[in-house]
Amino acid sequence: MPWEKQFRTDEVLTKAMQAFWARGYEATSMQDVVASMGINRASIYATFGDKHGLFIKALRAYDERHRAAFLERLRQRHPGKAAIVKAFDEVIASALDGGSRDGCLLVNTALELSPHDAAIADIVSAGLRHVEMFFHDMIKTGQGLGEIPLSVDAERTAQALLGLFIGLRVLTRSRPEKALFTSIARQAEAMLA
Amino acid sequence: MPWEKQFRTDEVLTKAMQAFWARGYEATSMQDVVASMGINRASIYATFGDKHGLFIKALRAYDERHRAAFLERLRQRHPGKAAIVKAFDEVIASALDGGSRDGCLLVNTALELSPHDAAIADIVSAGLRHVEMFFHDMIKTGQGLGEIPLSVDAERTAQALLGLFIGLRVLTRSRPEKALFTSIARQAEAMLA
DNA sequence: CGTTGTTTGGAATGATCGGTCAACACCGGT
DNA sequence: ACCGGTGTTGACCGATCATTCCAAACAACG
Repeated sequence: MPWEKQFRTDEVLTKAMQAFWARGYEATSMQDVVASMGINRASIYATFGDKHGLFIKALRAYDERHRAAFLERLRQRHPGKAAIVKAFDEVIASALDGGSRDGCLLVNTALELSPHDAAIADIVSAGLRHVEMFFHDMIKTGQGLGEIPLSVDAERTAQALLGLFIGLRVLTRSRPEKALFTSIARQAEAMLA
Repeated sequence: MPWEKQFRTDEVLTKAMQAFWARGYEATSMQDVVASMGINRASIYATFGDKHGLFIKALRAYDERHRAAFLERLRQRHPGKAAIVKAFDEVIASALDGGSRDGCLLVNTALELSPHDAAIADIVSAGLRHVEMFFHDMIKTGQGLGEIPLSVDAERTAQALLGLFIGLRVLTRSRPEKALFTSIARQAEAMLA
């Protein structure tokens, strides 16, 4: 076994993910990716395959390290109603504070590539379904704790919350206005009463 | 003044709009646009300027002919609560019937280009604001007609409806499931009671 | 019927696209 | 010390990108 890799695979994959996250798949050239990742062009192809393969790996990495980690943290720290409210509040806070206008890579990709690429559509669809399941579980948990009335339909409300959450993600990228975000967050909370 | 144009400007612009609508700005090459519009390459540049200029004109055309026309029709035929409900229902119906997965060009563009292109962001932002104003006006109208309780906050609810509406548009492109759409439409209606 | 100004097709522009290659650098085993 | 194989490298590929140019085709006017 001669010689190991000179770079950390997950580290450079994160760089690629950030590049795609900021600009989208089509608008990000391999030249951009090479510059972002900081390793040689051919090393990228050797390690991750072509652009499409690299994007899929980057998308999976986002799904694990951002979407899944984000939801899991909320699930453990504030199980029940607060997890849902916090989900909206934290997205809003990061959009207003840092001014990061990248939104959510899953949502961005849903619009750009899902209709034309089945493999990517599967990853996006599964990611969004996990968000929906998160809302569903937290509603059920909240009902068990007595925070959320039993009259709330967990399935339907989770689906509506998903719609509202995605809408919020789009607006953080196109109309970053605090009043807009506040109205959406309040509506999300109102759905749980 | 010898010779008039051989093509109808607004007619070929519609073709360009449809091309961008289906695939997005970056993924649509000028080659694709030339094929879609059916006129000569040089005529496109002479009439509409470069790709960016053409896209802006196509986006404006969408805003007038689809977004504005759609809302105006609803406003006149079903003023009040029904206009809002119909807005959601018609989007859902067209997504399920024709199976058109193009969504809304304004929303698609909001994600793809708004963060990186100020001129385009302005058009998108204005279009979305008109949708919000439509919801706002129809809530007020519905309250005047006694269809919607006065306890509903017109401004905040209009903003939340915008978020939900955008979420619906994203989901029609990435997870076209009837149950999802129904939950969102019901939630929209519930916000008005 | 020729002049005039526009549209047209097609070819050609340089730049950039995604992707590949042979040569070199490096290490563990012998 | 040397070899087998892997990682790295920068140069390089044809294809496609947006855009421009040119000469032929054309319709209205004098």
